[in-house]
Amino acid sequence: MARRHPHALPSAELDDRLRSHGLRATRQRRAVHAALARHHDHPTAESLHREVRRRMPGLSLATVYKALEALVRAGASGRIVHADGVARYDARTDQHDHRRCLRCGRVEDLELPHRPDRIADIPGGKFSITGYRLELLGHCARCAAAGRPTVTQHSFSHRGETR
Amino acid sequence: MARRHPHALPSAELDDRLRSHGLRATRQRRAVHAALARHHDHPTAESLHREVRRRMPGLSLATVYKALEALVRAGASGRIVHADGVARYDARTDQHDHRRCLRCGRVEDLELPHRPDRIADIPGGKFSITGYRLELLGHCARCAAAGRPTVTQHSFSHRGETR
DNA sequence: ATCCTTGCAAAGCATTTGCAGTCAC
DNA sequence: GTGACTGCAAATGCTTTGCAAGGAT
Repeated sequence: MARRHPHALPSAELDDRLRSHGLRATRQRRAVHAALARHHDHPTAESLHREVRRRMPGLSLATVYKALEALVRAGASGRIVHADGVARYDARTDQHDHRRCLRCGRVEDLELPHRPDRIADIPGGKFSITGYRLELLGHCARCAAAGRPTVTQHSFSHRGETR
Repeated sequence: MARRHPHALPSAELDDRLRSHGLRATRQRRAVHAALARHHDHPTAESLHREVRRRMPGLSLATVYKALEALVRAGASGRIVHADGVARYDARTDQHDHRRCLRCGRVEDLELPHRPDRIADIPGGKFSITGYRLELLGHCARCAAAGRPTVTQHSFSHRGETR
């Protein structure tokens, strides 16, 4: 959670993006988006709440949820849901993939060269393909070293996802 | 939900599979697995409960959840979680992909030729890749025809997933 | 006989909602 | 000024859990 994410929507554009979707640019939404843009992993609503509340003490968890919903609707954030049933958010607005460790459950962004042409080649039948989602599964270096057991091996999910 | 799924674990092997995982082969678990194997889509615990209860009236929803957990642990079923936050199950045990309609949210199995070699080529860095999950997004014929609005466009998820 | 599993009801927990006050426009 | 947003608390809904009775090995 260091420097701003290079693929996040620039703060300067956030307000317009919200307004163009009929949503208002509030202090809370800007703060949540800014916090999100500092993460390269995928924080939960609660961890964002903890983080943003340090500088904005009155901020309620419900407002964070509402802010995230607004950001997602405005296309300023994506949403994925992990194996534990908790929604996680992502300030990236470009198409990208993920890699998930089957031991610790951590999901990280992945820089892969995209090949929409390959996707277009896939026989869709009567289904018109507009995009795809790819997630690599495996073990991260930390877990492999620790000999940690595989926990989520038999489980996947997509709850309220946005990409 | 017609004939048995060709990729589901054969009923004859279910008991052994459960036992080899330290789990017991019960009437309820067999019934839940049999119902699951009749589906090519991804039923929820509740819909399986409704279905199985017709022939087994005393069956409780809690037991269906526990049975599904046992099946997943034994590797006799997979679990995915949709955009609505509800877990769905799948009797397929082989690697396969999915296609999700961004309008109605329906997720269907997809028969794609798999290329583990391609996956192996992906630079994993310190991350050892053991598998992947691919989901195509788009619009199904029914929704395209109905002009139904895109609902889940901005959302993805993986809650308690098993594949 | 042991101890896992069932069924019921109660609890858990992430997320949503209702509403009065406040703020963005 | 108007309507959307915030914050609080209560509600919602899926899923899990505790426990006594029943069933698998």
